[in-house]
Amino acid sequence: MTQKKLSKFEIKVLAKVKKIPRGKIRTYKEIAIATGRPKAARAVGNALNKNPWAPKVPCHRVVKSNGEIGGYARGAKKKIALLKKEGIKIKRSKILNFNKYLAKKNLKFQKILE
DNA sequence: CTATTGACGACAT
DNA sequence: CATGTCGCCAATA
Repeated sequence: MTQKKLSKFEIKVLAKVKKIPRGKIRTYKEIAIATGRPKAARAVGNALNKNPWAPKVPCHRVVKSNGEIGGYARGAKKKIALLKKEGIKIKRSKILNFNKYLAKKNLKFQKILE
């Protein structure tokens, strides 16, 4: 299936993810908010799963909002390995100091992360 | 158009 | 803290 054009939504998502600097992470939710659909975290993950520009986008830097790693097209283990390699500390599939990586804005449920 | 699905989120128990 | 349930969104069949 030659898909030359991507949906507007996918373009946005991939663009955001592509900008994530090395050693930093973002949540699906944050990306969803950045794309203008705060509740479309699922759709964000969906877009990344298709992963049109595979190596161009650091998809492994996108994680769940509860501190878990989430999924990865090539296996969650691979994702964890990559993150650790970038200096992210992970314990039992959970990100340590996860709170620290979050944008301090719009986190009303930050208490669950303490 | 409807139904199904999926790298998710939030809340209840 | 673990599990279950519902909700939300976009892509695909």
